[in-house]
Order: sequence, then structure tokens, then C-alpha cells
Amino acid sequence: MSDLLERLRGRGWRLTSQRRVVAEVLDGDHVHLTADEVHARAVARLPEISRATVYNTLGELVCLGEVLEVATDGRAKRYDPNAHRAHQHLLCSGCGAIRDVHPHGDPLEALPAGERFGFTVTAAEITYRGLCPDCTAGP
Amino acid sequence: MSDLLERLRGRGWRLTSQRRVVAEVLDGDHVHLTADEVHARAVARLPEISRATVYNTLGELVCLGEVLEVATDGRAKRYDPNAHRAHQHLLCSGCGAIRDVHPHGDPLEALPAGERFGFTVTAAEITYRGLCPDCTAGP
DNA sequence: TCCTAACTTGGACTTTGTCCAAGTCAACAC
DNA sequence: GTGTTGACTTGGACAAAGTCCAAGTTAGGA
Repeated sequence: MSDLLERLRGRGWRLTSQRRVVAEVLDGDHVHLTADEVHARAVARLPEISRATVYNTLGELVCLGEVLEVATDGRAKRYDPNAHRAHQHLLCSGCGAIRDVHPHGDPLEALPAGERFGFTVTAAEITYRGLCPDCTAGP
Repeated sequence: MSDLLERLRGRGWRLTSQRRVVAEVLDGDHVHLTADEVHARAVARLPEISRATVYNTLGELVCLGEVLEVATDGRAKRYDPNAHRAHQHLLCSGCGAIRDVHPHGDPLEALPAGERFGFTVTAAEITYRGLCPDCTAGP
């Protein structure tokens, strides 16, 4: 994650302890935390960090393209640090678990010109839904 | 839309004027209203209808499978009455316009077994993003 | 070491949605 | 038609998620 911090410094960011902690919390694979979860984990490392700063920092990371915002349900947005490799999401309807997945092919190609209504289409987000092994097994 | 009302009566619904108005507001193609928008339009026809009733009715319609809940952004959920023909959504990043679209092929097939993590995958929701003709033209 | 613009803070505020007790009414039985 | 009853509706309080702002703090260059 220190390469992320370096990239941010290169873009003129001031490296405060708060930003460092938010970046650390978001490190890892298959990480999809809500803003409140990020705040809770950040507080464990830096007790005085405020919710406003967490929201600010997440928003900035999203603007810079370092973190993706994922809105899989109508509830809180989730933040996905795996922004540098294109991927989609697989969501368990039972327990809410989320995995990053990589379907083959380009989903944009499945949308014929006649279905584009004159739009310039640039991206496709796919949410696969199902039950994870634990939830499939039963209650 | 009266066939919808008939279906609901067949399922034991009491046909109140409030439910009738909500069903009427949701009639049409490419309709993707938020709960508040549904409420605003319902009030225009039935001034005393309450927010709670609109939320209740929308929730019931979703449970019955007559209306789809769409969460394209992290903001308010939208309600899509076109629940009886499978489709995906195309969203303008500029103005927020939404169209129903029909990509070809089955999106589930693009997800190889090795990317399913043992999940039983049952559905895929796709949100295409881009700019509509008006927003492409310029500001 | 000092200075200053950038950053952080806590709290007030907004938006979106849920819950509840009390009042109302659609549909059925007669 | 009339009465009955349980399902439905209402308004307001509440909760969750997120935004905004004035005042205080600080990273990093001079």
C-alpha cells in the first residue's frame, strides 16, 4: 500500500496520519468496506479520526481513481481498493459476502447498437447474485 | 395497468385508492422513479396519501415481483415496473437518464466456474454507463 | 524555525427510509 | 343496505448514511 501513498504524494497530497490510516485500512484483496466500517477500523489505529475525514478521504481516493465505489444494494456504499484491475462483483444474497470476479469477454460487446439509444457507452458494471457455499448448505 | 390491479386482487390485496394511485404512477416504459418521486406524483392525484403508504406499497410490489428495485447509484432506490421482461439498464453519467436495454446472450455464461468461488450463481445485473445524446453534444 | 494553505474536527443538517399507535375503510356475511 | 372486522393508512418520531461548515491544527516549503 505504500506505493499508493507514494502515488498520492506525487499528486500533491499532504500525507497526514489520517490519510495514511484510511489507506492502510483499505489494503488487501476482496476488501469491500462501508464508510462506517472504514471509520471503525481507522479509529482502532487512530482514535481521534473523525467521520468527516474518512468521508473526505474516501471521496478523494474515488476521484483519483485509486478506489472504486460499489453500490450493490440500496444501503451504504462500499469502497473497493482493487481499482487497477478491471473486475466485477459476486454477491451472496444470504450473508452479503462479496468477491471480486473476472468474467471473460467484454460485456460492452453484448449491447447491440440498436439498444444504445444514441448513448456513448463507456463502461459496464455487473453484479452477479447467488448463494455462497455456507449459505447454500442451509440455515 | 388494470391487469396489474387484477393480479393483485387475485392475490388477496385490498384495492384501496392509495394502492391504485401508486400502481398508476408506475405505469409506462422506461419508468425509474425514486420513492419520493412516486410520492410526489401520487400526491398530485390523491393529496392526502402519505409517504409511509407509498413506501409500504412499493415494498409489497417488489415482494410480489411486480416491480423491480434498481440501485444504480448510492442514492435513492428506483422502482421499475417493467418486471416481466428481463432487461438491464443504461445510465447517463451526465444527467442521470435511465433506459431499459436488452443485451444479447446470457451474462451468467461469461462467469467461468473457476471464478464462482463455490457460489450458486442465479442472476446478473448489468449497469451500462455512458453519455446520452444530449450530454454527448456538450454542456 | 516560521508561515500558510491545506487538512481535520465536531456538530448541525439533509436525505432516505423504517416503525408505530391510533384511526379508517374494503370486502365479506347477512 | 347494514354491520363487522382485520387489513390498510396516517403522521410523526426515529434511524442510518452522508454532506456541510466555521474554527482549530499541521505538513511541508521558504
